[in-house]
Amino acid sequence: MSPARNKRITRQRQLVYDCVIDRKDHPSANEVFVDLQSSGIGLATVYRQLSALVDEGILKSFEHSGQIRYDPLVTPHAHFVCTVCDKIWDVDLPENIFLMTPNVSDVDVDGLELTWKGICKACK
Amino acid sequence: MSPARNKRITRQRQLVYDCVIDRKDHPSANEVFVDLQSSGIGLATVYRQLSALVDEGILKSFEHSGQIRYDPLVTPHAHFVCTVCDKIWDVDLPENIFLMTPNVSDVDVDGLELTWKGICKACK
DNA sequence: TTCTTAATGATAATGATAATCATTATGTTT
DNA sequence: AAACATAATGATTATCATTATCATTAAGAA
Repeated sequence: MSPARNKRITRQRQLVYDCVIDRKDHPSANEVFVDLQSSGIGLATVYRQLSALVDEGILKSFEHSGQIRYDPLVTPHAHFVCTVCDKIWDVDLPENIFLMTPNVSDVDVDGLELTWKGICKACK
Repeated sequence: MSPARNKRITRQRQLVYDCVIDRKDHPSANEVFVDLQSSGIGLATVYRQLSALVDEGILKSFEHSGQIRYDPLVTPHAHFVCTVCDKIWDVDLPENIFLMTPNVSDVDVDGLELTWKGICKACK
């Protein structure tokens, strides 16, 4: 939560951070904004703080259904998304997946994104 | 390439399909549109045909850098994206990855999306 | 050749995100 | 505690990708 040097801890930064932490469902910027309506925070500030928090490595982000979603879990993990209700779960990465480097010659691999798709318990 | 029943094979459908096949770089709708400028095709038609081809299982699509990219390779595979030049390569899925189902209880898994991130040969 | 209607192209509408800019407020320095 | 420098805010506009609308065109069947 503490920002980079020459950055300030504002009420809004705290609100945005707390909101993403409290929800466990990978909210979009607009969902955070709606949650914080009563605080009077501006939409632009929500967008700015979310991308600042990602730049600082405090949150992670990924694209889903045409929008950026924010994830407080920054350690390596995968996701499961239900193709019916569009909900997202955090799941473990397969054992030893980092040993299975892709077959492209002479590249430096420094991360991966893995998303399982299917139908969740509630939807079937 | 043959469309569903009650659908027609148009010149534009053929142009869009051929363009994605000929390019090997997972083009966006706008990149296809630019390629086909001289044919006089409309941007809306490019979007329509691309999503129709995906619906029919003739192309696959995925999101990258805020846009949808189209892939003529419909068999299961992964991608490697260079975080510097943003180019995308098709790569094999890790051996036996389909046996490594995610730890979510009572779900039906029917697909996955795996993207390796890193720096390509040319960029380093 | 005619006819039905799916597909097209031009354009407007939408939705997510980024940029602008005058104003506010944080953290530091007196 | 008052003053200061400037980072952050909020309102708004702009941008970009995509979708919707609708009059016109053209496949493919009759």
